Amino acid sequence: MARQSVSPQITANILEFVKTNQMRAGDHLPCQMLADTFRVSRAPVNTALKKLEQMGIVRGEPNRGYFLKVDAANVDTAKQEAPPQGEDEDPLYFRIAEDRLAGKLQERVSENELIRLYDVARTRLLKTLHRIAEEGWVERLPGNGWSFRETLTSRRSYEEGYVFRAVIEQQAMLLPSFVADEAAFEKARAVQTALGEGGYETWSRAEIFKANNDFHEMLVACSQNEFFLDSIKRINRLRRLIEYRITIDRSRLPRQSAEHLHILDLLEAGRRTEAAAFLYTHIMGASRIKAPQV
Amino acid sequence: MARQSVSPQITANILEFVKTNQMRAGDHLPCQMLADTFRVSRAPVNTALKKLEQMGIVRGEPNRGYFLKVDAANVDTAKQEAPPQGEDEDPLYFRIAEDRLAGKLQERVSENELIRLYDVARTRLLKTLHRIAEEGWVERLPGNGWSFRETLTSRRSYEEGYVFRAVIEQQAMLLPSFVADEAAFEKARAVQTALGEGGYETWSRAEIFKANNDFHEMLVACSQNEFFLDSIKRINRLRRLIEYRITIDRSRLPRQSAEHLHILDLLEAGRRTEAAAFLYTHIMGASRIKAPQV
DNA sequence: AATTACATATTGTGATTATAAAATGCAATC
DNA sequence: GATTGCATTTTATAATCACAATATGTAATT
Repeated sequence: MARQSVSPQITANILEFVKTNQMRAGDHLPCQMLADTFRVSRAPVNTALKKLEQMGIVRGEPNRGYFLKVDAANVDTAKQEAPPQGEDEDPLYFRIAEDRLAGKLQERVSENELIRLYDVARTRLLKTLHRIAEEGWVERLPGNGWSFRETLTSRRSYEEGYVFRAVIEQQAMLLPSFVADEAAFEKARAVQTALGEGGYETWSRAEIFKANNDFHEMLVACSQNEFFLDSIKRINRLRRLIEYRITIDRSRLPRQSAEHLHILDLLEAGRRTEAAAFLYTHIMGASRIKAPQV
Repeated sequence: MARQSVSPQITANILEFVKTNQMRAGDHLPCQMLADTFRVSRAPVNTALKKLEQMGIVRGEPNRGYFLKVDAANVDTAKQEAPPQGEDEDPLYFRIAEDRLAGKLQERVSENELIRLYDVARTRLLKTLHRIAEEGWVERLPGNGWSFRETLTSRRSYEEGYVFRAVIEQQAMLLPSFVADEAAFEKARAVQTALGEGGYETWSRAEIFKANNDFHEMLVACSQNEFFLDSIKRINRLRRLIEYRITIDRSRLPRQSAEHLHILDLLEAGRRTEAAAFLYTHIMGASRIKAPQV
């Protein structure tokens, strides 16, 4: 009966924000600034901050707002006080994904069927279905019902995806409009170094996946062409679905992050063509290694 | 109060189907076949056929079904009996597009606002908004409301689109998986020849636009990679919005179709690399000519 | 054997209402 | 002058229901 709230999402956003900005204990968290950052009003931000106060991560002072209670670096452990928050936002999305990949959902399904199966309101179901449609693995039929596409679930489609990424990312780097973003490079360097120097053993699967995606999307963003960036973001959202089901071969990660750092080296040395060629090989290499496990 | 029906859409589909298959007077139109083609049940197909019977395009015989009454080539004139059918399917979509491009809609809008403005049911509004979201020029905000993006409406974004198309189409043609589809080439040849030999003066703007898009999408389809094809289809859907507002320079069309035919020539002669290079120039050339008019 | 015609079952839309969530204006506080 | 705290307005979701559109099973026809 209650409307789904965005504030849990905002809570997670704040934690991520605090971490990526490496904030320290005592730092102020202005409400309006957070609201603008996450494109919502102050209301849900306040709800989120109250929750974080209960979690012991921030401290609220009357008429002065909220302040960080611990350094961003230590937030991770503090977060574990609220464990069932789990991996992700929309449980329905993952239930549908699971059931589809497990073959429990036929290719064609009707909305009423899904409403009965998952016992959710139609509005919620449609919201999730539309999200999935935007990701491209389901589509509304002209009459009644929806139809799942085999995107990324078939071995062939999976490999096509790698070819697409390799081509797009390489070409993005070769565009005349490509400009290296020094600040972003610096951050990426820090993340990839941390990953290569031990993070590959301790980070969660989601964190590893995110670090990898962030790196590649950062590179494409340098092309200054939103169509290239959008297409990479779209396929990455899709990839998440499949990659989550694959057991990570963590022993491969140090090499991966080393290659990422190598790309940055080449770019900073002005050897863009080489960097682009190496990037292509880097992506296609990952395809060859992972594909058999699908 | 009445639910929106797909049968008008099916009516148009049948007309298009009959034309592209160059059917002749007296040919049978099996109901189930049409239903499968358009991915609906027999019910809306029957509704559409009844409408076409009233329009005098098909003839129904008891227990035998429906038969074409005129050759496909002459259908166009017959169709004019039902004139207000107009250009397109979803009026709401075009009203929103118009108002947005005319600056009548702010960047951020709420659903209720739009419901009041256009006086439609929420369900219908959301359907259209989600369609637009899939095309990429609006997105749902985390809290309330929707936000328009400047995709393709800004001059810069418009040019980025051309770069994206040129790169994707060229690279698609260079993929190892690329296989020329002889049958499709033949059809494309017929269309482009007709366009170049006079069609450029008489065809409607929508027909010209469709012929052009079909050609390029056909080429990308030969790459056998659905990600390349999807990304081109997506950007083309977007392009339609803008190109409709530009006055076509019909004098340029003969050259355009000549270039299309040249690409087919090169491919059939096995000179793929040349064809890909020419394709790239072909697309970027169109950008240079059209862009100033935006 | 394929196709139609018709009867029946199922689906999704539009309309309405109650309510939780989000947006916003403004005085109080730092 | 920026930010908070709170009161008020506005928004979107969930839950229902009636009904037209769509889907489908089956006997009749070719």
